[in-house]
Amino acid sequence: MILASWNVNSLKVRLPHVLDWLAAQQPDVLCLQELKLEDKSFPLAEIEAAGYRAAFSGQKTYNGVAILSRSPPLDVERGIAGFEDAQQRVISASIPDPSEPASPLRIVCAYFPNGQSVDSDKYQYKLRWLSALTIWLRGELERYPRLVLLGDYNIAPEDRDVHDPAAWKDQVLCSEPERAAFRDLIGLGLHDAFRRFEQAEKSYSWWDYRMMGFRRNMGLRIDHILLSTVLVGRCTASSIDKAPRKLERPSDHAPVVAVLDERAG
DNA sequence: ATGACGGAAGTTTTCCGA
Repeated sequence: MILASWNVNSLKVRLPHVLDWLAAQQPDVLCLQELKLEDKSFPLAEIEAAGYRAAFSGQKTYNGVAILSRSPPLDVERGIAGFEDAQQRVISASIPDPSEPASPLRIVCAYFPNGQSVDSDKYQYKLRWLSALTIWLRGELERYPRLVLLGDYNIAPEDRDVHDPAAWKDQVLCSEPERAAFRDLIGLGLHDAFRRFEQAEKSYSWWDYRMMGFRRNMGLRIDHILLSTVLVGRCTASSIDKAPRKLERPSDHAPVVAVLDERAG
């Protein structure tokens, strides 16, 4: 099974990229963030014509998340239970797992707050949001042990995930409280798929549009796929696909991918 | 020190992202 996540920075603009990528990569699940459109504008017909079903939670201008999958997303839930939030940042759904017909995968697609800067109100909201997410996920992992958390975390977990750690030290996306929150997620029994495998140095999933950030590889690894303990042993590969970042009018993020062996284990 | 680039709203300039 191929599971993937991609912050598309406007699904309206990036729909051709998404359709091309689905056709080329044939993922079983693709989580999208930053749709930047209302549900009434979601391009459901085009996505279904490509052979995918979708669950989505959007809003005007900002945020918005979706789960695309070959089989219909089941038991769809929106948001973080117990955390009131007008911003559409989380959607969850169950997807059949060929290895365990009685026990589907629980897919959680999340667009973590950016935080803007460590001295802003948005940063405080980010920390509150992270705390609520972690508390909620502890319960979700009990309900759904076969859980995958995919999305734009807006956190670079370690210095090796940052092109210039000195410049980013203590800045938003890299600050110690954010990294501690990421470690708290790991502490729930989640595992970073990408770091299960040997990777090239300076592997990133986002590059600034400005100053030729991509060509100079001035990036951050902030998009992640975390697998619960019962799933991680089946993960056979994880990668970042930089190809869509090279197209005309790209998103500033690249898709991240994890492959799960379909045998039980 | 600031802005760069890109998207959206919506009218010309602002907010936001990371």
